[in-house]
Amino acid sequence: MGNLYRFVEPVVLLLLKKKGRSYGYDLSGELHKHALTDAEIERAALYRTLRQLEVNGNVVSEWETDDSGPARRVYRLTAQGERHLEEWATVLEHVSKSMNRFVRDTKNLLNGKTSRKKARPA
Amino acid sequence: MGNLYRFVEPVVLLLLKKKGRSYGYDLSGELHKHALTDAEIERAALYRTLRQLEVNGNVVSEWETDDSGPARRVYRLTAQGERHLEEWATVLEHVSKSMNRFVRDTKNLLNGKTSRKKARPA
DNA sequence: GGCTCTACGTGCGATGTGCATCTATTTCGC
DNA sequence: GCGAAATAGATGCACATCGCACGTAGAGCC
Repeated sequence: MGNLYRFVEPVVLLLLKKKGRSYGYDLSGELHKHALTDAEIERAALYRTLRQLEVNGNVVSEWETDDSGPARRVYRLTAQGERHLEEWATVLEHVSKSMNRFVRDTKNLLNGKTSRKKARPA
Repeated sequence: MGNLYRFVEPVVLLLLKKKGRSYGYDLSGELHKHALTDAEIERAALYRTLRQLEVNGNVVSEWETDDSGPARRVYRLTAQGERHLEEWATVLEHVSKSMNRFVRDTKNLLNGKTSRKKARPA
């Protein structure tokens, strides 16, 4: 898995795939809707993640000055970025299953269950 | 959630609950069976996590010199540690669901699906 | 002209991580 | 009986990461 980045990276990749193209300030308003934890995602973390994704060739950016307001650095996924998103999905699918197992095991232990399933008593 | 510790903390709590009492070197051999990611869990991280758990009152330890071999620092959960484990289960259940949603969304996007479900073509 | 909103960042101290290393005791091979 | 390996716990340090604060700048508003 390498680094966690508080799972900012995969969410950014997904959002970029979904929107086609976008920029930091815009993404920051939608990140929480797809976030994997309820921890707030810092703007600083977002900007740094985007730059890192570009350094690694997963996205490319260009300045957009046409519209109103300050210039925007607009990002879009590269082909490699799409593969990277797919890899994240594979990894997170695996982690999700592990977490489910953890939750099941924990609940069984804390409720003092044996291995058989049984309806909860009133 | 606070800190992630590469998810060492919750796994240690679960193992301690399961085994009743144990010590670092013993736990290190079983951690990978319950680990949430396939990243190797460093011994250093384990020892430091155990100490941190004790500082926060989630476990208590005592030296055991009776048996063969070098002295062992044997840990067991406190009542607070059990609650902490339960909290972890709640958090991870939530994260697991978020990850599942992420995986579903990603696969739909990458396969170019619309919203309807459909059997895979051969 | 000043205030607010949009937009992109950086600086820096605090914390966390990985790798290597250290100490000490016991057991095993021979 | 002696050295090697296993058991057991822990630290040192360089480096990465994180959160918070701060900095810069253009556009629109009144």
